[in-house]
Amino acid sequence: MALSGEHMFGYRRPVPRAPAPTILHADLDAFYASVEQLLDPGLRRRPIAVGGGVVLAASYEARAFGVSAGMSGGRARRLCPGLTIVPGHFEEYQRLGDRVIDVLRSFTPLVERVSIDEAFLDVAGALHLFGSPGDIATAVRRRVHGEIGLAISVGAARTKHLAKVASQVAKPDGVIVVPVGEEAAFLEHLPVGLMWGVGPATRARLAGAGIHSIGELAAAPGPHLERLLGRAAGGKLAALAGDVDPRRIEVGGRARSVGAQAALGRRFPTPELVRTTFGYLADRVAGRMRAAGCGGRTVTVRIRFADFRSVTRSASVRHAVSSTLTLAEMCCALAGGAMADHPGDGQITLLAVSVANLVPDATAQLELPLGLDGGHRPGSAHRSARWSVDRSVDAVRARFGHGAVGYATVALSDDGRVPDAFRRLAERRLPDS
DNA sequence: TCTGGGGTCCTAGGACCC
DNA sequence: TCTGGGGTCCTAGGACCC
Repeated sequence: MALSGEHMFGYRRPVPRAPAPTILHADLDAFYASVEQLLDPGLRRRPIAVGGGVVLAASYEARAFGVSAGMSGGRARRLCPGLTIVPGHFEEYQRLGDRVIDVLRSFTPLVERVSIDEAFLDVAGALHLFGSPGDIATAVRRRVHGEIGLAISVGAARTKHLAKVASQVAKPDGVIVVPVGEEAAFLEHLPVGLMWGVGPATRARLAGAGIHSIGELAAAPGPHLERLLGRAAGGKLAALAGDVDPRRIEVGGRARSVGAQAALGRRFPTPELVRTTFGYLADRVAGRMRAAGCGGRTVTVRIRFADFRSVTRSASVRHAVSSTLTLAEMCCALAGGAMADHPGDGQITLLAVSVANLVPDATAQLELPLGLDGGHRPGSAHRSARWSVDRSVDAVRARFGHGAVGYATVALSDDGRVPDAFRRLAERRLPDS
């Protein structure tokens, strides 16, 4: 190791480094649609959507017609008669998204992946190698474009929140650096909806108070804001304004809950429908937990009714659950109670289950039975029978693929359903055991 | 024109404990 | 008997994110 003069004198001179906007937010543009245009040159510069019954993503050309994610395919076609709808190459999205993240990691190990197509980076330690944050942002964009063929927008600022706002403003295919000290000027005339955490409901509330821009929001008195946005709002504003952001880059984050849901169209919740649907959902969720060697202590079901209201019911148990059958039974019991509390026209449109309080523990597979139905507690023979069934199913799947065995999904209408590959894209990694 | 799927976090009230 | 405060966990709902 070479000794510098500083080390020889036994102290390290403090480095008076000016604060730099070293947090980057990199966000691929119209990711799914761009991948399709990359794979099939015939789709380039044309309005396309990925999906089927429902639009999962739209190219910028399609967005110009008002097509957006979440919209039904029929409506999208009416808005944009020339629209091409493609089913989607979900495995390619995962593969290309991973390659982009690899490019980011070549600049710094401090990469926090937020989703399939976006990530935060802290490049404070990379400046001496690659230049200024702006240089790095530009290099990222050039490499992702050159090596993978996708457009990516990058924002650089002093905090995660502000970097994210910057990348959104930079879209499509751009870069924005917000110099330290110029945060307020950058934000002043931007709409409040660009703030992280300000969605339709909050935006409407703020508009009612005459607040439309972030500048107007910043100028509003604190107590007034707290009434409008809740107590957490102050911290958000401070982070946005470029003050110290408590949220650091988190590498390798793990999910705190696991869930699955199924849209049903409008259906009457017959015991058969409820049982088969929760069988399918519990199978997905419990299978993921067992694969990760964890279980969960809190089970929540959600039911959405035809009028779009929804109710949730949850229950916590002492011993974590990871058996498909046990989870399915809990779901049915909770859902039964929820529906009894909510008489309406009776039709439902969605069932969902989520498991939280995850316990990374292989013995979670030996969870105790629940007894939601009044203390019925089968003995250990039942328990081990369930464990054996799960083990067998997991083993068959490991050898022959997920579709080889398991719950039929006949209850779910085929046309509205999205492919399992799409579901997998959105899944966060569970805690390792 | 009613809307796919997987997540996170906040709030508020209540139970319970010390 | 009534008074007080703090902490933790649970539940339900809501808003928001990609």
